[in-house]
Amino acid sequence: MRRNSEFNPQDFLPYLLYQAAEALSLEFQRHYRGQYGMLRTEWRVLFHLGCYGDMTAKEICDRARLHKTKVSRAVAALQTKRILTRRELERDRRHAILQLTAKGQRVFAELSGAAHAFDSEVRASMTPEEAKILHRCLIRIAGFEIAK
Amino acid sequence: MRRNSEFNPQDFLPYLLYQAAEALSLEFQRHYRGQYGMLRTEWRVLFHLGCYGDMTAKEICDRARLHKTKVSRAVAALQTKRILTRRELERDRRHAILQLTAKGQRVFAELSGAAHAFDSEVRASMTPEEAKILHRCLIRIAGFEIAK
DNA sequence: AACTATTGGTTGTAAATGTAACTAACAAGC
DNA sequence: GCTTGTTAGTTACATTTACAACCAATAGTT
Repeated sequence: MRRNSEFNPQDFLPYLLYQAAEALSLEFQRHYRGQYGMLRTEWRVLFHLGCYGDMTAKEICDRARLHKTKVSRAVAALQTKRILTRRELERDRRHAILQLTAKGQRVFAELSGAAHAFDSEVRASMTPEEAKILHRCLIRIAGFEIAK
Repeated sequence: MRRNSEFNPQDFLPYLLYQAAEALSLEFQRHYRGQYGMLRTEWRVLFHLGCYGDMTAKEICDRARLHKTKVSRAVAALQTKRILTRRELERDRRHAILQLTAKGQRVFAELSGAAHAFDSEVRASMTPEEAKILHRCLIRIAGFEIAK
């Protein structure tokens, strides 16, 4: 069979996006995985709690676009790591507010610092104009424009 | 704990990229998953064989940046689906050239058409200038510039 | 109050993935 | 020829994820 030269995987946006996302994720991973033995989902939960403040698991699901089972297990793991605690609400005992412990806050400070540095480094490979357009396009593709 | 307002998950490139990639992947999935019961890795292998022509599993690993075990399993699955066949080389029996069957070529034609349409649709949400810059940035982030 | 529906969250199980160990074929040095 | 090394690919097993079923608490209806 011969090559179909008109179409290139690198021109297919889902594929290209995946490769780019994968490259960055793999690189940043070492910060939370290497240093703290955390999984990506755990880092995300920590990230959201740190950025937005205390909230319930449901809110994390919605904001981070994670399935509730993933969040449930990540929260359990972070709990045993003493990174967060859960406080049940009196008025509705189905909910529990998740909050970072002092340790959790330290870890978040550390990791969000690393994230910031990492982000700057990636952005350094493009002009401010490019960075702005890239951001705009990704926000649109991710479907974030309405939410935020 | 209070909100750390200086840093937003949506401004963290690995996260934003992941969400954008996920959004597109999930949407395009229905074409290969719904229609042909294929997994993403299988679609990728088919995609590469269709675009670049017959090659060995090793070449697919390198081009598609997939681990050899993933490719091995995808090839086995595509074989039982009668989408490709393997032809062992006389001169080195470790290698086997993978080639699409007639059915495989039909499926590829169908899916690459859908991919093309999908891609155009996504690009329609941006100006040609934006699309060009997005593409350039992603290629750079994915580390493709040297390879290609 | 009793009956159903909905919501927040957990648990069980199958499917998929990652990693390491393994096999088979070839290559190189002696 | 025999050992050692390398390469292509598979298999086995542990970890992670996806999906469905489940449970407990609340809300809504009668």
